Amino acid sequence: MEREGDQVAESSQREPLKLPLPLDGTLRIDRPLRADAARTMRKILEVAEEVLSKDPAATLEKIAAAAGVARTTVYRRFATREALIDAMSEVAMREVEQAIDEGRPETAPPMVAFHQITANLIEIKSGWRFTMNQAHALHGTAAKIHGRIFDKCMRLLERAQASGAIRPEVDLIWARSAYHALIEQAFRERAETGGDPDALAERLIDTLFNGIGPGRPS
Amino acid sequence: MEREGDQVAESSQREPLKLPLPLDGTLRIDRPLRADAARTMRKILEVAEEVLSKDPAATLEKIAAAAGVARTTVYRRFATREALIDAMSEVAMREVEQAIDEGRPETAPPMVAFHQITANLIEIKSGWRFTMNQAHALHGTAAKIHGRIFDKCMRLLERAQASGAIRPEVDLIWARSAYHALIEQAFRERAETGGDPDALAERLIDTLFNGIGPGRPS
DNA sequence: TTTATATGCAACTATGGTGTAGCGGTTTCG
DNA sequence: CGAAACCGCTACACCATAGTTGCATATAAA
Repeated sequence: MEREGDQVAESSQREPLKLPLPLDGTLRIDRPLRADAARTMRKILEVAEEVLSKDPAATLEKIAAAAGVARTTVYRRFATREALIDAMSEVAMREVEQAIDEGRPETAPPMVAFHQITANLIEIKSGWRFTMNQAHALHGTAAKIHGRIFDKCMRLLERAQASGAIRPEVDLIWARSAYHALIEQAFRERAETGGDPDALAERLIDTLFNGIGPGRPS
Repeated sequence: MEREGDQVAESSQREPLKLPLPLDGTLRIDRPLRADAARTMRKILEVAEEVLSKDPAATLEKIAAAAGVARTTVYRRFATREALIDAMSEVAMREVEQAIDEGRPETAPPMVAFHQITANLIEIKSGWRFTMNQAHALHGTAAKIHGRIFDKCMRLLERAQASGAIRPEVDLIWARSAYHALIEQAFRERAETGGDPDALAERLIDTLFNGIGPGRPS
């Protein structure tokens, strides 16, 4: 089993998923995975995020190669391409939700939570770009988590508005969209040029809340 | 030649392209097109933007159907799928450049130009989303126009900063990215829910320049 | 009306990606 | 160590899409 494809760079400090997951889709796990198998499955999911976020139409061949694995091995765990994508989306959504929860959006001061969450989101692997852009096509658990994420985001925005951190007349739906768009952009930038998540988060929050203009007459 | 597929809604008030274009790619135009042929070609390009921005992997069959045209007719004008996409990108870039130029970015007061350009961009058909997202893969003329667009955008931002409309410490590259991300978002919203371009532009500019927060101590 | 150009349609080839199956060697784990 | 699980590899069937060709019909233009 020695093989040395064009693997994607190793990762990751956030230590995301502990397989076996309670994944319910059309996965091919009869019973507990052996250690090496679990490792391989993790790697595939991880790499799929990365590859698909760069090229949403990437073939399984490419994904497998990037994971340093034979194409048929992918099929050994995931019945179809769609099953892989579903599983991957679920993992990505889990990571995003965790990044949000760790920012204590319900209890911490809104702006503190915003900083923390933004930095967390920028830090996690860029994979969720693919998932998020397909938000409309999420199935099963991933869709549910996505719904929760949306709600949590809205509640945080409401808290911020109630505390005066967001002007009363601002449409929170739009605010959320704008936030999402800016995060996306920060991602792209980090993917290309690297950079410190905290610094990027700082700048993003500053832009979103204070704008790039000289300030309004209040 | 009567045919009634699932055409895309008719358009458009901006009256964009006047074929025959000085397109230089691998198009299949020997000599001047007949009136109906030019019409068909316009329609195909127009519809391709729309369809591909929703589904970047859409087949030529889908595009042709949306244009109310047989698949083979597409091949009659464009040698390959790629040739169609290139031509489409070129058209989209032309439209965007025109939308910018009409805002007089070099001469009008910066904020006036910003409003005008933003409204113009939101108003034009949503097709350029596909093209802009593939900016890295632009060939030939489209790439050149894209470069010009980038430059014009940066110059406008510099003028705005020089005039005090943008704080001196703001990184203009980031400002440009943020602007782009917000435009993208405004597009999506308009595509889904409709809405007045001017109002959307107003809100976008307000968010970008003043933020959603209560204002900073200046 | 006449001619050249366009279009729809059907039929075809070629290619590439998806998904399956089995064999032989390798790794985990009891 | 030994059984079971895992993985790489080869070979295959299948299907969707790209791209081509020829012909009959329809339309623009002179």
